[in-house]
Amino acid sequence: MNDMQRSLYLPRFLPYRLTKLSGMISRNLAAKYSTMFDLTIAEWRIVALLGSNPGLTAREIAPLASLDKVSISRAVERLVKSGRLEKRKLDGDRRSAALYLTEAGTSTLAEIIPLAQRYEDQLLAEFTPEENEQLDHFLNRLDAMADTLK
Amino acid sequence: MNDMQRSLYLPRFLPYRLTKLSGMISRNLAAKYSTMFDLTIAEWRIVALLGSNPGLTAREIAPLASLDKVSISRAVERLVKSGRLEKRKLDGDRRSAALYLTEAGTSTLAEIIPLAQRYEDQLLAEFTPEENEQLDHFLNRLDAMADTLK
DNA sequence: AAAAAGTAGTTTCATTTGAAACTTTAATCC
DNA sequence: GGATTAAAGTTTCAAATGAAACTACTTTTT
Repeated sequence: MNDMQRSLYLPRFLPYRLTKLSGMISRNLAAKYSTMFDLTIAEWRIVALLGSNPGLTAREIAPLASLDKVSISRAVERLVKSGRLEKRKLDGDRRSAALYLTEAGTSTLAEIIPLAQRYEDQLLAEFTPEENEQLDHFLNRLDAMADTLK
Repeated sequence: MNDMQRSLYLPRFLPYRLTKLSGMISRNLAAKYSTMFDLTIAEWRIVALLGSNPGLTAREIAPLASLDKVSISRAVERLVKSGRLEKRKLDGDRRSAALYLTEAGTSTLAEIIPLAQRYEDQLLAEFTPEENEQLDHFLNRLDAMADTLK
């Protein structure tokens, strides 16, 4: 007889678990970034990226930060207003601007990195180096697979 | 000399990776549920829960589905309107209602479960049973740790 | 047993989000 | 080289979200 599955146990359903986990983590971090630095997650990602890749344009940031261009436009606007980012229109293409952290932006980043790092370390505190590597590997594979599945 | 970290590599930052991964997966599933059944993720979760736990109230659903009461209220309203859910006010407490799938709701669930299961199977297609178990274990630990961290 | 405090679920309202339209500039076509 | 198509970012608008206020009830207190 055909053993059709008649129910699905939500707490073990991978998409649910991942959404719940990433939601908890994001809320934690968003609260930290917001209260301590008045930064959104999108802004934090952009600042982090520009820290190691100064001069990126909005278009280049999009895939690296997994943000759409509307979010980037708004985050950049806020970062410029708060004095942490500078737009330089010297790309050879006057539609886009190269983005750079200001002094203030650089110092914000320098303050956040240890906090972000510490949070990640706490999450992984009970993982051995081997487990950590295993997790890393699993996430890469899931990412690639999710990317494949339409 | 104090070796402060001056940059953070976003693609390897666990919170970013989890958000990205769960975002991809949720968008995939949301698109499926929405086009095939006109269901949101919240509605799907509620239907899935009621499939195995008929008679839950909104309050009881909240922690099980990781949904807030506003989302539940709205999802339940839509599910009742679409004829998939029934509210029975016989709790002894006239503020709350026990929720039950209708015939239509049950049959929707029966249609979705194989799709959801198949999607999960595809995500994990290249994981051996041992790896699958390892992943499961990792997610549980991360979940517990994230719960701990404020 | 009336008043006060608490709970379940809904509604309101202000904010966030993202798709689509738009503006400006650049590249390609004839 | 003028016309067409495309690209980078911005703005607009409508829908999704969620905190706070609200309604209807229930429990606790005195």
